[in-house]
Amino acid sequence: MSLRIAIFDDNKNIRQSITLLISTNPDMEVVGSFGNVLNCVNDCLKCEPDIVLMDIQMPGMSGIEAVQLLKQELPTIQILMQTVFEDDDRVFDAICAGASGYVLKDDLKNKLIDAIKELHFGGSPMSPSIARKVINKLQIPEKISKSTVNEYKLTPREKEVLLCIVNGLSYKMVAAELFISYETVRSHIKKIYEKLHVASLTEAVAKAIKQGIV
Amino acid sequence: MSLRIAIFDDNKNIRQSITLLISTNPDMEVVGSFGNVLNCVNDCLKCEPDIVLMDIQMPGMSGIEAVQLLKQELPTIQILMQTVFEDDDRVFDAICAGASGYVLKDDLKNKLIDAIKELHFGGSPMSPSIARKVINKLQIPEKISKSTVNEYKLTPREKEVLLCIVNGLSYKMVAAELFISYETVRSHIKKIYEKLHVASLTEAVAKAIKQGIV
DNA sequence: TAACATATCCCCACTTTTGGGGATAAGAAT
DNA sequence: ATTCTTATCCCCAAAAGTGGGGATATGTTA
Repeated sequence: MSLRIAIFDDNKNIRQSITLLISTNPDMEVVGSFGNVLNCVNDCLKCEPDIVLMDIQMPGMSGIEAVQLLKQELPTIQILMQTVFEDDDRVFDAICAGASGYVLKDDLKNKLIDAIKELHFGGSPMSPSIARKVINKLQIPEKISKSTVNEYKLTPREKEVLLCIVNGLSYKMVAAELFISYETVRSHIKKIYEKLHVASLTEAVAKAIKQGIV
Repeated sequence: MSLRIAIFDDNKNIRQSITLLISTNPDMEVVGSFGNVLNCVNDCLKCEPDIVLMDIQMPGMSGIEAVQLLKQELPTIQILMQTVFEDDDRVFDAICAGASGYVLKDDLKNKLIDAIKELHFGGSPMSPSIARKVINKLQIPEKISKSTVNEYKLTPREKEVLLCIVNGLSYKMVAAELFISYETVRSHIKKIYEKLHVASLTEAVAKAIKQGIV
């Protein structure tokens, strides 16, 4: 059975050349070709593609929004983005929205067929430079959480108490959970407030989660 | 000036064959070759590599921990991981720890030189299947935050109130901030509790942050 | 040994939050 | 025209949290 492919691109010439390119491959067929994404969900419901080629820049609704919609309604569809520039944020947004891979338009002739095959095989084709950007984004939250964890110097017990609080337990419940008295919980909380420079449970919870302390 | 490369791999044969492979390229030179990572930071301080090839599985300390240490002490070093298997979690951990790229040991002969070049050029070489796994990990938090934001159907006003609470304001302060009465704040909070299925400020704050509502 | 950190517990008075009602007005949806 | 949603406000009594004091015991460090 051949791979069913749908194309979304506002440039008719590009759609045609992609269609031509794909038609040279016996294992693939173009089942739809659309110049806008306004009805992308319905379009895909009709032509039932396995893989969607989506231009990142589309008139009306952006390709990124379209990805989000498509993935929501038809989560099994694999989406391959195409773009002219390697634009950090747009690429990242597209991937977050549910795109599985990436090709530059310059490379279409050389890499499109391979990219489609890789996508179908469970991979995510993307240029190394895009991969680096994705990785960079991924590493930011890790850096925050790992570097600041010990800045506050909470003791193990204080972390336990804080974790309980973050999980929604009241002082009483924390006391029961940790087999200590209500007053001991209070003592720990007081220390936590000092160390975190906060003055209420809500602030402590917010800081604990945002800074990755728990 | 040629690229300075250090190798960390517990298998001597592999180190030798990598050295041989690299020596065929005039733009690269192996400046260090080590069978363990116990002194990796000192080793790298001495031989000053631009790029480190690190086996993900090392005796004593794992390659992942080594990556973390190296990146902490020598953040400019680019690290290329090598592994036998495409192990989701380990790969992901290595990348979070600071690795910039990835090659399978099977592919060394074909891809190592290219991978090193790409790494140095600012890219992140990795197989499409690894890229997919990285993307998958990346999409998890996004999916939670983007898909559940509207699930709770908080009104704009309720979101404002919740945001204030998350920022550590008390009911009184929220009232002052939003120019409404204390009782109105309470009404909103009650509604928020219902919609979020929580019963305390701390739970609301935790849920709001974790689910990306604010 | 003395100073320090951790973990445990206690009291009082005060503030804040919570649960349970209820009410009004403006605007959107049926 | 009526229902629904949103946003606003009110009261009371109970529960929970906060601030500012203490105290004791067990270790570790200097």
